[in-house]
Amino acid sequence: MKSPTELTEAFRANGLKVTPQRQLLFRLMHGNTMHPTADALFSEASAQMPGISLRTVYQTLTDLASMGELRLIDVGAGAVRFDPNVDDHHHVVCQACGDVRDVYVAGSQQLRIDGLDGFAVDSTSILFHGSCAKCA
Amino acid sequence: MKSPTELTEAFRANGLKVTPQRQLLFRLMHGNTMHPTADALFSEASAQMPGISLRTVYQTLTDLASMGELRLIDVGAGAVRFDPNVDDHHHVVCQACGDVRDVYVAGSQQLRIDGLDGFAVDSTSILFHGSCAKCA
DNA sequence: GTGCTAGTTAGCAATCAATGCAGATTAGCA
DNA sequence: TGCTAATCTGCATTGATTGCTAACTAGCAC
Repeated sequence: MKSPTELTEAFRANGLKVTPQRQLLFRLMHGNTMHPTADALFSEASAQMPGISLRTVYQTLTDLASMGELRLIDVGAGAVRFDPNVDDHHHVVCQACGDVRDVYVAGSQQLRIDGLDGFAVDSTSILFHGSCAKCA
Repeated sequence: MKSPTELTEAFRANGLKVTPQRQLLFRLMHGNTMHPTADALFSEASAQMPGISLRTVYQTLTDLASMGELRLIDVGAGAVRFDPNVDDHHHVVCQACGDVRDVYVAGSQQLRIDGLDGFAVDSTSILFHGSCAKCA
């Protein structure tokens, strides 16, 4: 994800306005490696800007995602998580505490897929399940 | 997933009762390659047994899953899907029509994972996104 | 076959994530 | 300084899933 300053430019360039709510969310997401849910981010945002609406959090995250600045990740735990890391990477999830971490995977281009039967593959998501150092 | 007959044995062996509702669901899931949602299965079941409850469908699917007879798959499209194929396999999803197909992947043991940082990996889910032959 | 009892079912309420909607507010340009 | 389209908040709504409970029944004991 771009820096808050660059995002400000990018939003204006797209005809979108840059509000204090959005700026706060830009800051909260920039460099964030926690993979927060919308709700978690709403809590953090509320601490700094009481009265901000959960709706606004969803809206801004959706905007960022459709601009390609965020990736949505679904670890199958109810709520979607947001990842400002848009590099080509994948995730490990701790089955115990739900913690999610970014991992870089080499060799995924060499996977042999059998049974595709006419399917054209655009992208691949790899999710590793396990336990983190704390929960082991 | 075991055959309906074998499941009947297995359920009784676990102290679970074998009801007509469960037998119907055993039959509907056995060999099913559609990856149905609970709701889709409920529709099919209702056609053969009017009055069956969606709650019962969920309950039975959950029981089967916890006995290891079914796998839950989440393609990030709202509802969870159920897969009677419990072999070591993965999935392709058509972004257009939502169709899901089983694929067998060779080479997933050779993936090099960087950034694990103490995480112990138990299992891996690979989801391929693309378009099916019809939607291409 | 008859009864008993633990396990099941149906149906509805409740929860949780996410989106739709509308009136009040405001960023950003002229 | 004003204007207007974009945005915000708050609330209603949707969709998937689970919780709860009274009525029901599979399957064992007799």
